[in-house]
Amino acid sequence: MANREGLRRSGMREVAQVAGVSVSTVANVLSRPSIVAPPTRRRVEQAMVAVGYVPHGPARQLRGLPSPIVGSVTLDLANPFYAELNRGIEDALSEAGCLVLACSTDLQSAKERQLLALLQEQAVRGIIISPIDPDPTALLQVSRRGTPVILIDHPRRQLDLCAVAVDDVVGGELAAEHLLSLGHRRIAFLAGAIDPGPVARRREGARRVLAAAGVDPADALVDIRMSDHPRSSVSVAAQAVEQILATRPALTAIICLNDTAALGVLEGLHTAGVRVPDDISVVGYDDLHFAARLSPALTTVHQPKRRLGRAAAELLLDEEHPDHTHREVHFRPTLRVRASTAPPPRRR
Amino acid sequence: MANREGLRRSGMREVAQVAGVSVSTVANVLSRPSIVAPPTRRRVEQAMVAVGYVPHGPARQLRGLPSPIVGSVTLDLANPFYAELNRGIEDALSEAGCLVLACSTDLQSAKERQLLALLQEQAVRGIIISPIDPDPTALLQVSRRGTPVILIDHPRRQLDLCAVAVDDVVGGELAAEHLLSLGHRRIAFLAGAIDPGPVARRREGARRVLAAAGVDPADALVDIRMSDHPRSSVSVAAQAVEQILATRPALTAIICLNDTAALGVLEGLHTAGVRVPDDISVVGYDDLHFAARLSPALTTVHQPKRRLGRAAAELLLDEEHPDHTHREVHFRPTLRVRASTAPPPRRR
DNA sequence: GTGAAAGCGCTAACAG
DNA sequence: CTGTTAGCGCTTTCAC
Repeated sequence: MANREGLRRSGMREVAQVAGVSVSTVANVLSRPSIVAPPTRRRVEQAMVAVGYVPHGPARQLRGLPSPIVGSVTLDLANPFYAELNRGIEDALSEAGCLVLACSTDLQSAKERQLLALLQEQAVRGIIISPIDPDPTALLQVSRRGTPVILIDHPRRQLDLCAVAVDDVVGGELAAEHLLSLGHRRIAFLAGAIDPGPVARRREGARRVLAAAGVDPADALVDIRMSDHPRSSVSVAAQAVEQILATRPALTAIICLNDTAALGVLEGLHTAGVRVPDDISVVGYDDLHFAARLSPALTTVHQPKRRLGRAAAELLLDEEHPDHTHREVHFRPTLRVRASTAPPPRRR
Repeated sequence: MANREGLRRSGMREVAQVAGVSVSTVANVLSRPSIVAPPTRRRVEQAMVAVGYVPHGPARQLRGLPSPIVGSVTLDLANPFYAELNRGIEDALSEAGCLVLACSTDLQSAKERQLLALLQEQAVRGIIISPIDPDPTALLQVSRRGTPVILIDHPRRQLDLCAVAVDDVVGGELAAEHLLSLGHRRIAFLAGAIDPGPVARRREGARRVLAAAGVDPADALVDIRMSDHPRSSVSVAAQAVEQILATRPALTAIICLNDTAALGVLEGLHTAGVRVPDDISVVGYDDLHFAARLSPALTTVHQPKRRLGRAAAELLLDEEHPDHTHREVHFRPTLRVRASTAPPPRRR
């Protein structure tokens, strides 16, 4: 009946009292059970369940132990790409008993800064970030102050940070090469109003391929920007299509910034009565689970989303290690050719 | 040049020293700026930026201030339904300066228990959970020990907890009613191997509707279970279809546990050469962004995912309030009739 | 208005 | 093996 557990939290003191030992013995049972005499240990363990003891994480942290919490800062955690990424992070972290604090910036540098500050205050174990702000000084500062930072899909340059990335330039090249080899010479590159690094690099990749093939990119690659309303990017894309069709009738292919946008594009083309791929080819990016099941099945550039997250988390956990050196892990995107791309129509 | 900021973390002590005041004055500047003389305050504020002061959250918590971190425990954070839910939670929390710690249980009660323990240790502000374990005692205990718990899609019964839910029985009814009114009398209910509460309730709803219409559910509603491999539920569903077609040729409609499974079902039917909705009708659940863009566009039951998360977070934040009383917020799912359902074929 | 002091729950020497 | 002690960084009375 000594079981008073259930009402409020009790600490090591109560445990010690019930077990008739000192707090440090309780502490020993927790962190170095082997040095405690088995009978004592048992007594303490019983006392712990009797009072319903739950260790207090923040107090431990105050004593200098690392927090099990890792911050993940992405553009939008509801975006399937980042949801998968976060899952990869979680998978790797959970093996180490760590947890993911998932945050969205909605493409706003201000929010990003705010989140970095908050995470720093929480003294998280580290931060995995897909930055929107091209200026890395804030990140470097966070890192210098003792919170490890892992970059996702951001040029590392000479930065003194770890990074993981899928090569976006290659991704853009793959998409453009494919269309080029099919015979397309008037290609739209559909992006958002705000252009995060990865999208810009894909465009650059596409441009390079065209130039290398002797096609003038300024002429062959038409840049189209959607108004950014992240909540419903697919309907925005559908609208964008109307505009494309109206102003650029000569276009024979569209490269979309991601599969979600491609979804909207397919819909827009469908309602406009334009056939895919017969009249216009469409290429997505990310290879989300639904891409292969659309009709037509979407040709897209695959990214290893979970593995990316996993790699980031592993790098972060490795920062603990005394002889850790910052490094970069690279992945290559791969083209998944499906049914949404074909040679351009004969008559333009 | 006194600016030593950048190397390691510095605390209130350094700030106090640089500003030539005591720690308590620094503390006052932070928590009650008004009682500090303006010149002093300015001096302190300058000192804070000079040393690059970052408050230490855990230490504050130790002094009894609430943590800004809220745990969200779902079946899988990469599942678009839960990703949207988490985003709703994040939206509401961010307005209060709080953050979401997102966790996945993968339908395993053991993981759930483990996560609850971890979150409790972190002394989070509260926990929002979509429980897989039907036994609520662990949750009640967490709550009694001082960590507020908000239930998602879990029967509250007389439990002394807040809850938010979309009425799953109604959802099942809507789906079944729709098919029934189209003339279907042999309907498959496709679920996973593990049957979380929400799915069980949808099946129950479907059953009720059939019974109420004078159709024997034991006969008209065929229960089909997929092997649970959460990572690729869509391909599993595609496989399940083969089996359905082989063993139950008389079926004219399939209700899927969610849209992702429906994706696989559509694919499976397509490869099997079965036309949707001409030969078989398909109904999904959740109304994910891609549902309306499939072909045929998916008839499905819509759930207000973000609002659900928002409501949960708001209830949680309200638990702070001294005169808070536990309550339940309900949402009604709605049927979205699209192109994947039609009357059954004449000849069976 | 400002500072001194106590202590949140825990860990880590160090003594016994 | 076990207990004593001294803080970790911060908030909060309570004197000055």
